[in-house]
Parts: sequence; structure tokens; C-alpha cells
Amino acid sequence: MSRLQAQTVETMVGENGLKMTPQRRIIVEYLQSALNHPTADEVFHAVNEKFPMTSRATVYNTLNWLKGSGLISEVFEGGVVRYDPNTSNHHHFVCRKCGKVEDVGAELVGAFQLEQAAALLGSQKVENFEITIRGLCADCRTA
Amino acid sequence: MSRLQAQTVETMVGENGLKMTPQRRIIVEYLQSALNHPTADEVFHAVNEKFPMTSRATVYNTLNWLKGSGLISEVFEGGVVRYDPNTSNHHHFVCRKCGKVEDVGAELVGAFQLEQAAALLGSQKVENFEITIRGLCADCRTA
DNA sequence: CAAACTGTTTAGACTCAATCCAAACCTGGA
DNA sequence: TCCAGGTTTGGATTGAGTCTAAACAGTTTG
Repeated sequence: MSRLQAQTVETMVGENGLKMTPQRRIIVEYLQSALNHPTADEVFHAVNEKFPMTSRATVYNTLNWLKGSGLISEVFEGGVVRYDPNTSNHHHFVCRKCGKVEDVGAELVGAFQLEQAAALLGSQKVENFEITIRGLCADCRTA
Repeated sequence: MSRLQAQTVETMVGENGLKMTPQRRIIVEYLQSALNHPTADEVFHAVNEKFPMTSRATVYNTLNWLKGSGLISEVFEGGVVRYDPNTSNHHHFVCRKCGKVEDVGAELVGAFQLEQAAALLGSQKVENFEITIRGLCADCRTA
């Protein structure tokens, strides 16, 4: 799986007795197009520009459903919860100064593999892992 | 640096124009003795058993000061913020079922080194990294 | 020894994110 | 078109965390 796909969502909706609504469609579209990792509040405002009167409850309902379905994931950095529409195997770089969260492709961290993690821990069952790298982003480094 | 040391705290207190108070001492003692990763609420209740009338503000003040001084760190898992008195280079295993957070020694993940991370990312300045491994803990695996 | 100074604690008010709820509404199938 | 059941709404509610003013404690100064 890679980025959030509208097609995937439409399919899952039908298979789970759920209904596709305009609000849900717009939330999914916004997440698809987002290049960063939006907060629930950013989603709320973006959705309301295209579809006024959308309540926060709807935004949270949809985000939680997508999260539960594994179509998006949650990232917590700097005391703020963000949503990540990229569910492909990847990791994060967090800037200590500006707080920006950047994606790091899994191919870049080939040195650490899931099989290795599984071998390291005896009694636990390892399913996946994620790496958070911290430092200064390109902009803050030069500034 | 490894586990939170009372000695270290006493020293830092003096060097920063801060005062060591009974409340702070008890909070530090509790964190030292904690085997898990307590929440702010757990710290609040534990401290109040030994020193009643300690307010939440004091607990948060102390936790934030310790965090700012790098003596403890914050972990966010399952929608809950926890504090980690172990500041040695280590990583975390999170159980998908019960939510428990276990420490994983850095020596176990030797395959991935900070130098490698630095080489992978071009323009960013890498300072440190942490790995979160997910799966089923020993208890939940057998149950 | 007391006053003054500085940093701390307290309790409660306050903020903000997130959830809950009942009533109105909409979607998809018959 | 009608109906049943899932969904949306907006307001109330919860809960973590912060802020504030007043009381307090430890130190230093006169």
C-alpha cells in the first residue's frame, strides 16, 4: 500500500455497510492532495472551505475510521497530533527547530530490516517498526 | 546518561538558580523507581500518596522542567502521553493489543546507526533517532 | 532577628482538542 | 418513491494541560 487512494476508500465503504457521503469524499480528497501531515484542525478548515457546515464530529469520525482501517496513520510530534496519508513503508524526519515532519523513504533505511528486529526480541511478536530521525531540516540548518 | 539520577537532578537544580523542594524530590524519586512509563496522572496520584495536596500544576511544572533539561523524555502511544525516565540510547516496543510500552536496548538495534542515518539524508542535519517496534508483547502473544 | 527578595506551590479558572449525544438528515436498496 | 439504518450536526461534555493570583518557603541583607 502507498498513498491514500480514493478508489480504495470507495471499495472499503461498500464492503463494510458504510455509506459514502460528500463530506467523507472531500476529507479523503483533501488528505490525498496534502503534501504535509495535516492536523485535525487543518482538515476541518480545508473541508469547510469546500463544504461549509461540516462539523468537527464528522471530521473526527472520518479520520478515526480511516485510521482504524489502516488507510492513514497518526503522528505525534511537538505536542500535536497529525495525520499521515502515506501508509507505504516509510519513516519520519522531525526538525527540532521548526517542528516540520518530513517523510523518509524506507529504501533509505535498508540497513535496519524487520527480520532483524524480529530476531532481536525474543518473546514478542514483531509486526512492523518505524524510525523517527531528529535534527535540523534543510531550511533551519542554513538560517 | 542512563536512568534518571537523583544526584544529577540535585546538581542541575543548583546550577540553574532553581530550588530543590520536597515535591520535586518525591516526583524524581517516583520516576526513578518507575519500571514502566508513567502518565502525568499516574505521577500526580503517586506523589499525592506520599505528599498530599501536591497540585497538578506542580507535577506538570516539574515534568516539563525535567523534560526541558533532557532528564526524561516524552512518549506518545495509543493517544496517551507518557514519561520515560530512561534517557540512555534506547528504543521502544509497543504492544498493539494491550498498549504496553517496553524498552529495547540500543545494543539490540546495532544494525542501524546514527552515522548511517546522517549519510542517508542529504540536506538535513541528523542529530539522533529512535525506533518504535510494534507487535504483540509476550503476554498478549500467548493469551 | 526581621524585612526583603526570589523562586515555588496551590487551587481554581481557563483553554483547547476530542468525544458524546439526540434530533434532523441523507444514502442506497427494494 | 418509500423505508431502514447509517450519518451529520451543533451544542454539551470531558479531560489533559496551562495560567494566574495569592500564599508560602528558603536565602540574603540590614
